[in-house]
Amino acid sequence: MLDFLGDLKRTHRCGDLRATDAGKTVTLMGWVNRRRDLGNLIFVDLRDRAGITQIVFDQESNPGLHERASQLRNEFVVAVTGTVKVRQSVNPNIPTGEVELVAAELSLLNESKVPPFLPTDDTTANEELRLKYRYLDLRRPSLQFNVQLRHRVALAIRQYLNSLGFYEIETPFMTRSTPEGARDYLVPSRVHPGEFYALPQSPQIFKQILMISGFDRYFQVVRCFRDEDLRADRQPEFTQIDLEMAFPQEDTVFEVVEGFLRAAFTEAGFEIETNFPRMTYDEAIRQYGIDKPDLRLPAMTDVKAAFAAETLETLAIDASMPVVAIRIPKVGELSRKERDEHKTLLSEKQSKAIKFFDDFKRLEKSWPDTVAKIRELTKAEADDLLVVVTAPKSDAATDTTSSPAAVRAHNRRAVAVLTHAGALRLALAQRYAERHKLLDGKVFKFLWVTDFPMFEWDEQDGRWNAAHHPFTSPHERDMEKLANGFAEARDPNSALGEIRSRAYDVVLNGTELGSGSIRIHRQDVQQQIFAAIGMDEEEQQRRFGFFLEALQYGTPPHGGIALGLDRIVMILAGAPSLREVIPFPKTAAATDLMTDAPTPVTEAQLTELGIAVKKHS
RNA sequence: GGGGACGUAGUUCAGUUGGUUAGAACGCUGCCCUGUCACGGCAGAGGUCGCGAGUUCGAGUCUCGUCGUCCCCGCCA
Repeated sequence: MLDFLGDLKRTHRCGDLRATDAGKTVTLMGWVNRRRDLGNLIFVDLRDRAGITQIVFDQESNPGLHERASQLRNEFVVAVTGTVKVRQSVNPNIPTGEVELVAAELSLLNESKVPPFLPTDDTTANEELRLKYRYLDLRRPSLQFNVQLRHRVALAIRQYLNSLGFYEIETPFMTRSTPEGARDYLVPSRVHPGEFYALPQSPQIFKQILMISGFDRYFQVVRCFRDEDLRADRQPEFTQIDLEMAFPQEDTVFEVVEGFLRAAFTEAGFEIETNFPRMTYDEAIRQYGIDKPDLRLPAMTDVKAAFAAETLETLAIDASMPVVAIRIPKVGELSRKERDEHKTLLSEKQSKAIKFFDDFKRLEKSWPDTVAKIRELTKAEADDLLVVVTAPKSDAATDTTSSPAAVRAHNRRAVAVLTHAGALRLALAQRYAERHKLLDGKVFKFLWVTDFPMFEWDEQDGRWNAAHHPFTSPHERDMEKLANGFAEARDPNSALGEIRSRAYDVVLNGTELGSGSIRIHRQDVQQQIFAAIGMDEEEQQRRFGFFLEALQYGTPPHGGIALGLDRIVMILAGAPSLREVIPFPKTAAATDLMTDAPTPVTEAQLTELGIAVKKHS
């Protein structure tokens, strides 16, 4: 029989009581975490979000109560009133371990079916089951902690931004589709059959319009939606800390972001140094072969100087391409088999484009001077793994004319060698992580990557695309390269590829936390950018006419950034997947195993929306 | 869109070259137990081997298809 709550009130939470509370009469409410029935003595661990307190029921002192306690099972909800007592045997594993509650009254507020798994952190239940019974999974202390941490981090960021004069302003979820990059989630309109709203991939245009509207400093903790395939660190809906400011320099944005990141990390108990190092995109590619370098690992080293010309020739290395050394510390001796497996770390495309040398003992026999020089340049210790990455000599490579197009094609190949080397560097670092231990522990290496390319060549569509987004301001010094924009929109060797933008990423340990830019505030520049990505006047007006018009009414220079809150919390919590920091996440197939969304809808709903569904054959 | 791993009791897993009655641990139920804290002891219940075809005298095991979960590539301005 269940009891009513009546006017019973909770006086403490299950994590509150200490030895100093001994003698008090208290009432706790929570879930039965575990019951240990010793016969005439029953212990119940009562759990709520704050912790666990041991309750004792003694047959001798209260037979009726003891009888009721023997009916308790896992996850039953109870209220217990009793006296706090210092325990005779302390449990050092829990904060309340010095005391227990000697029960005087017990109310059974609700029963529970036998749960499919117990909500403890050592549960072995697989994720599919945990997602189906998400409400049980969320009772686990680690998820309770992650959700709480997320709250605290978001609050710290809000407080920090508020203190700098930022307003939190909401923007619409049902907005206009501006397909560019990711696919939109669409919402059909009943009032306008056949027309659709789109859920925002980010509030980009609205936040720029808020700057035009004179709000000066805006932020929002906001949900964004992208209909793309998922990964462990990618969900279809995710939360950004989105901000925008009027009249900023890059420095102004960096200062704000570093400030709130410090506030967020402090909230999670980590002190971080601000004034993050900065690096241009070109430097990042040259030294790390990637636009989001993991600074916990050594950079790559240019070791071309270590090779005599005839050595490059003998080894069939393309001397016009980069020759870089990857150093992975403390790997020690490797067997032939282990070295052979390094090849499998590369994709087919990568294997074709590069040639690498990882057997230094063998190299040393034939070219001792070269190897000595490489060791010197890379400052390698004896037990460090060194891998030299080069481009193989090919017929195409020897044919170098000096036309701008040929130079650009050559440069693109050189960048490819560096990025493949960068990928190999990360794969090797992962593989030997247990030996060098550089990826362990709570080490936070932040940096800003700046001066990204304005455009990148889209192989698939055969045209230039905005690398960040088309509202990013190019560098003033590169403006003239935009002159022939529209004419060159489909030329991979156009000067468009050389234009650098005022875009920046904040990177932590090889993960992109956020991305932003100083925006275009002039209508004429905005139109040039649209043209360069192949949009003619008509298309510009059709898709962005409202925005091009807004830009003409006194738009201040402005810029901002958006950071992934989920990823930040994931890192702070040390979680392996975003699903551990999002209360109700979706599966890799973008379904919700608890509600079973998405589902078909009724014919009536579809009819009202003017939608006919095509069945897949 | 492509590749890989997995799917057996409520849960996590084992299950030999295809062969009689599919096992273990935890959980669950009952009994015993006054200082446990992963309590302990004894007994017991519990199975559409994801689903569907096929091969075979015989399929948890082999083949094909399908569904689901996870990871990766493509994709994610």
